[in-house]
Amino acid sequence: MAQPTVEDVAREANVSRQTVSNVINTPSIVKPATLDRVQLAIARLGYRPNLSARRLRQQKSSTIGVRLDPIRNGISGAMLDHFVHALTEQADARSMRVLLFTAASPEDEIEQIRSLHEGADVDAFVLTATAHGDRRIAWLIENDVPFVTFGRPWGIDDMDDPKHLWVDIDGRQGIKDATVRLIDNGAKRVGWVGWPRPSGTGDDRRRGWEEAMRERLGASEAELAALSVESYDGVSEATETVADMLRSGELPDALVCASDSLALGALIAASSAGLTDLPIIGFDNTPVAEAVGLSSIDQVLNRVAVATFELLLGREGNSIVVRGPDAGESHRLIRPALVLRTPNHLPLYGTTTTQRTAPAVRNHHRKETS
Amino acid sequence: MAQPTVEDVAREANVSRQTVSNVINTPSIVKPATLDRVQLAIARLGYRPNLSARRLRQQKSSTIGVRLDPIRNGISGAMLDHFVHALTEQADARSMRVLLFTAASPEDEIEQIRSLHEGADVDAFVLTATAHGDRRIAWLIENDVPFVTFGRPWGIDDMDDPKHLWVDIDGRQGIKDATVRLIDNGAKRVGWVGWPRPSGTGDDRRRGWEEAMRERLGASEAELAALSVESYDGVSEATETVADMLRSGELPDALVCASDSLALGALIAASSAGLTDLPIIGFDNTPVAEAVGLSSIDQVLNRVAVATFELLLGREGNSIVVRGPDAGESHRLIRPALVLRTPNHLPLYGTTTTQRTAPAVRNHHRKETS
DNA sequence: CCAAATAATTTGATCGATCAAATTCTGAGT
DNA sequence: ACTCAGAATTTGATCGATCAAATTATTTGG
Repeated sequence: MAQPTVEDVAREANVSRQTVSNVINTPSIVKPATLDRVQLAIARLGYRPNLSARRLRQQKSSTIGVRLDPIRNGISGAMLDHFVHALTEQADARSMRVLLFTAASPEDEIEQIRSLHEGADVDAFVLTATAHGDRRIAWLIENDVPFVTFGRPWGIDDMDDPKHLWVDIDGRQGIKDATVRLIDNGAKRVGWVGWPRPSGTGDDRRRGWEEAMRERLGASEAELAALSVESYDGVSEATETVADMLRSGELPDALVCASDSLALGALIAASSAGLTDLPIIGFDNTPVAEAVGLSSIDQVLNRVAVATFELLLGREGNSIVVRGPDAGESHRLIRPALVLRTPNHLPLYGTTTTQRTAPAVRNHHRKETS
Repeated sequence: MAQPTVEDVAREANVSRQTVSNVINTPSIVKPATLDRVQLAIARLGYRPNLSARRLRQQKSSTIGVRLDPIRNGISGAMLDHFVHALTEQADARSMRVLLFTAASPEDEIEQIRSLHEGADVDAFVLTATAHGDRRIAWLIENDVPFVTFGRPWGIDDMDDPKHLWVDIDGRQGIKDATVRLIDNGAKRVGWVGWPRPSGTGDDRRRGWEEAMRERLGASEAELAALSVESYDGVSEATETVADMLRSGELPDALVCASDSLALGALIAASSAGLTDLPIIGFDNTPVAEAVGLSSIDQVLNRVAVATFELLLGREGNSIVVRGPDAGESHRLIRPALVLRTPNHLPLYGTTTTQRTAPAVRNHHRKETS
């Protein structure tokens, strides 16, 4: 069962094969009667372009390469799944697609990138988990390969580099918004649970908390120091750190956390200390946050994906090309959204008022019999 | 900067272009001296095959299509991320690759499948979240498109259909293993927390619990009924259901749960009831299970991915083709692995003995400054 | 009506790799 | 030295779509 080609359609519609191509790609230059005739033949034959042929002829693959990070990254790991999904949707809307690859090391990743690029299989890459001095980025820039990173480089010399396109979540603004909300709701001692410094992202988010506390409560440096703790990004680590904080007597009346892992740890520690009504806000809006009723800051990954494509495609918006130094916008900060959940979703606090929700209709490996 | 072609290599090595192709694809038919000369030219020029050209000529894409499910599926959602990663690794090992697509509905999914198949962009599909009477599968079989499902169809008429290839986790065996382990560790009243019946997967897993209880403890039907509860797959739902169970006086001395969501809910209920040492085992080995120290049954998704490719490639193992009715193995059950975690990882229980673990080195959007 | 300009369509060629048949080379046997 | 068979290499062609130039058809203005 071979697929029909442009030649088959041309024969059926009694036109040239190039007219078939014109009907599909530049229909405005085709006479209406001819257009109708060809479209009818396309429908009758069920014709679809062979995409490998198109890619070969057009010298572009319309494909974005994304590495699927193998590291099970605690409860935040699902975020990449969500981001990849958003990218895939946005690619589809632009007649493009996402190709996944894996790599065992940074060197392997560069090799995979080279292979995909030189095999004409990928036009551009979207990178995550970036770092200052990242070798991948140096290679991509040196070899004129289009790319966007999700995340800022945080170095003095590379944040404004127009060759390094990046999209990031404005964590400072998101945490500031959350802190302001808690203060507007009556909190007077909002605590901060963050990662050990220095951390580009972590410190940026902490700045949001500091700004809100200073602007809204006139908090002093000493007060800020007393209300903040640092923990590695694990639930048990955060539980221990926040438990220490709560035992120390410097009781916060709300907590803002740099991640949902920290927030879950804080929730467990607060519950164990009997502080069952302590408002806690995390960051990432992971499935766990949703499952246990944690308020959290959502990364609005769909908007990140849109911005990623807008940067990649540049002003003209129709094709991926290497960006010149003055080719327009290179960086985009996205303001995240605060998702509030009500305390009566928190059975940890001993409440018994839960509504029965709809059954989970799907699990990727579960089936329902009809 | 155009990439070198076979013609360039041929000119450099003073051979024909077909000899260049032979060196790459069937090196055993090339004379050693010629082989060396061509390989040297390939290396000097940095030549790589153009994969669109290869696909067009070979009439195969070497690509597997996978739909990325958009539904945030509670704490189990990260499993698809992990499965896609395993598939991508196995594809890479076979010089194949995984192409993602999204779809807004089952009808849209069939249309995307059709488009990818007819555009010669995907040779075969891997489907998840399957159901008896699934329209996707009917379409794929009718149109002779190769596919494998991760999950059994569970219908009387389709479980053994050789045209419907499937790989699944042996949930019955996994739960049986977990229950046996708890019994061997001294439990006499192992409780079951499962999903409402009927559910193909859920009932299969429950059977494992029943068998272990009967064979090892001689449990009666009445005892089994008294020790089992059903809950929708959500943390708060499970918490409520297990709390009721624990209040009813039929105290289990251990719990086996159909999923990690149910297990987390059970953990919260047990903690609230002061049963801080109640052994609980979940299913899926999600990041949450790991984060809070839950024992869980791991789906060994890498082995699922291997099996998926073995079924797709069939006995010859070199190319994807539609399977004939007697073309060999069509189904594969994979025995999952029990992952035990020690109770001292559970700060929920008020223990204070936690080791400080290594810092979380990566989050997909976090950067480290050097 | 004719000529020029524009619109519409067609023809020639290309993209880069591999299939398949033809040709050349090499070694062994007589 | 010659012949034959098998190995090695080359040549002709193909895959299916689109680029780009050439040709044809149509419209407009004098």
